[in-house]
Amino acid sequence: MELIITEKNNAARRIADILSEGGARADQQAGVYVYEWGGKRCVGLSGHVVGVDFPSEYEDWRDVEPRELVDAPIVKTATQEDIVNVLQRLARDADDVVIATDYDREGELIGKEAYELVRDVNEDAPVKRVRFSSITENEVKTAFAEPDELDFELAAAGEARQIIDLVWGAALTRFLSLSARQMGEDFISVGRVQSPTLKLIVDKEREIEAFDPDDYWELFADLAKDATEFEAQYFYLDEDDNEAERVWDEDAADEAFAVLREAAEVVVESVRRRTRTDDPPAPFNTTQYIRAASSLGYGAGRAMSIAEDLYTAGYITYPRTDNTVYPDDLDPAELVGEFDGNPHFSDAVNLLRDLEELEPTAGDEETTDHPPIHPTPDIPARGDLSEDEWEVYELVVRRFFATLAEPAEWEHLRVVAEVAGENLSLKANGRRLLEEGYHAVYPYFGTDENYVPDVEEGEQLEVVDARIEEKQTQPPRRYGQSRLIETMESLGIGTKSTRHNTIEKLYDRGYIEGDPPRPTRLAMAVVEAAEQYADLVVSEEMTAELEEDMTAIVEGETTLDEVTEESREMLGRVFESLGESREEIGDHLRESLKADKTVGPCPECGNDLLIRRASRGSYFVGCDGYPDCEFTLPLPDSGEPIVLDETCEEHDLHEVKMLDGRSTFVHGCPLCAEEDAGVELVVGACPECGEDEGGELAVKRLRNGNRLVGCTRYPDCEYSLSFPRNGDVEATDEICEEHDLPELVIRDESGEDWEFGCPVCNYEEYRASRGLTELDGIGSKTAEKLNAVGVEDVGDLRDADADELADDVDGVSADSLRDWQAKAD
DNA sequence: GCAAGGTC
Repeated sequence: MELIITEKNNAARRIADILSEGGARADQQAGVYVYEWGGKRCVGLSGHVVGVDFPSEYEDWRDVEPRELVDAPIVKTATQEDIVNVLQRLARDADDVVIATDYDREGELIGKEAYELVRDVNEDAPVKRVRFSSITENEVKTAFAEPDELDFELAAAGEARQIIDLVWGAALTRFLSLSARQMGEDFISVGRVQSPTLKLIVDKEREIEAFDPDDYWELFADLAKDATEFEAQYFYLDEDDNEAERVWDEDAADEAFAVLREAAEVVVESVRRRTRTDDPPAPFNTTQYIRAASSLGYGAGRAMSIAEDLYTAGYITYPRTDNTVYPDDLDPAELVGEFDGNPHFSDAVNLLRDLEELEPTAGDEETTDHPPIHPTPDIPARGDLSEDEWEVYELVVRRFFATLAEPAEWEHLRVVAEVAGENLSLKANGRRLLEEGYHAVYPYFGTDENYVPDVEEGEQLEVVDARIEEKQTQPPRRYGQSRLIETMESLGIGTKSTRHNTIEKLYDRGYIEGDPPRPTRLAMAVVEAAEQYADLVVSEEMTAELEEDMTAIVEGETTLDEVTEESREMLGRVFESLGESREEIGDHLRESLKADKTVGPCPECGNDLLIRRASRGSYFVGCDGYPDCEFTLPLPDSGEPIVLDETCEEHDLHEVKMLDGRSTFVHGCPLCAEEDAGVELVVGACPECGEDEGGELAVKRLRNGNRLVGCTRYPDCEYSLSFPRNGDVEATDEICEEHDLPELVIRDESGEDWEFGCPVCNYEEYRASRGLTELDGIGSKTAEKLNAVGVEDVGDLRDADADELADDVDGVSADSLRDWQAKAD
């Protein structure tokens, strides 16, 4: 029995199909597909099925000094146990084994991992390696006809990367997290790829912060030939004889404008016509695909997830590839022919069919991993895909068509004119599309024309209008996600499969916010700490040096052990300098974490107002002086708040923005938002200040759309109750005896009435009925124990005697019960 | 609770 091992199930199925001429039978073992035919079995892994880690005695962050990780042993453990088990069961019966993982470095390592799992249970069976760049009949059959050997050096290079990434990443991550006492889900991470990526963003922010704008002026004129007008711009030659449009001196600008405004006519000095060829784009690799999808409005993660779905459904080729050159096996004419008669692409197919030959473009990057992304002959119907999927599918199809289409041709027309007798020149640049070329099948690039009429040298043109515009130089632009991914690729950091995940990781860690991403104070502090003590880990040099070492391993010039040992020594030296500064680094990180959450001074007590998280997951603004100061302000129910740089002049508080996907909006100064509340209905006297100050209780609509019942004397009186967001409110004649307030009715959109009752009673009932697990600090296990002794909701907990209850419930102290009771109040 | 790299 021969066992064939591939990197993923999809590849296993297709290879089995090719080698068996369609005769393979699929069978599932423990959820793992195995394909079997004529004495052969084929199984797909799921990428790496084993991973490197530290032995379990290094697990506890508090027990182990981070520097101990530098020289800690490394173990390999199964991360996909089902697959490992099935693989080893099959390997026992195998007479020979063929490794058919992807044709790149990581594929070689995955292949070697499979080899070791096989050897654990079968010492004798010969193990071969086959390599192919695309799963086509021709390539696969050729590869299997002449199998090769595993490249252990290449796999060792990959292992060196794994070990160095783990040791540096884990040791430094633990060090920073412990120094700032940020444990649990809020740990502070660093790594060879994420940290240089973060530094790109931080460096750009530093440039923006340091940017000092300059004023300049630009002059424009509308010129007319006969009845047609076009715009021309003033220019001059600077001291280096370069053409310049920006005038940096106001007097000089005014002087030029005075001349231009008085001029009735200009004389054409020169006319230059040029045609320019606009070549069709190269085939899609992952990065260029992400870039194109981003111009359609898809973020990098979303673009990859859609591509993954289209790939899994069989409509496009593998979406993770570096390659921009189609393989020889691809017959473009045949693939175009598959789209013949398809109503969505008939324009493009007809156009391509008229060409004499279909010679595809090729990009600079030619690799062995996978073909560039292109459609397969399996074409979906419009109804098979969602809106988004279809938009992306069409992009991939049209990109494929574009790589086969003709170049476009533009005519550029440049006209220079002068004001007679004055040293003042104007220029106009026109462009006109002569040949549409590939744009006809690929409408994603702009083809805007700029019309400038035919004029001749010496011709006089009327000056219809003259304008001067005052402008300022702009700070550099932030990286958008796709430009960040392109930059990472050009610096060699991350891989085609991971770059978009790395960006998501930076969001998850609280390092960046918004789109385009902006760094938080925490991110600034992490990068600063790393720059000072572990410069290598925030530099793209770490990857560059690692790549050199890996190449040396492949060439046999050095070994895995030498490379990892040297790297450990280097990290050891980093820890020597870190040791003394632990407190200082921790303080700086903690200050920055707090700065990210600080809204401004509390109007009650002057302490900082902070963004805080309520026990139910929503956010609010609360005072750092709590519990001495209980001042709070509400925030909208949904989304993640971020503190903006802009402050409110009246209250000196930062504005807050709520990030909630497409419904992201600026909430503004939280105190203004509260004061701007519109009164929908006055209910009665405020229970808190009504008697003394005459405050009234009202249903108020806040600027963020939420509603509450609060005192009209706010902010002098802060009495407030939560209230449903939707529905018209009316007061009834029924009066609550306890609170002397009318019972309310809420009418929702469907016209249904909801007898809400007295707002105070309703709120108290609601508070009491909340589940125990909704209180911060009560887990489901503890809640179960409390339920068992009759404490079922927050109200029960509030009314209980903490000491008695502590005696009744195992493992819960009276102190923590009192904490929870305070929260319940 | 750690990295980066596969894959889903």
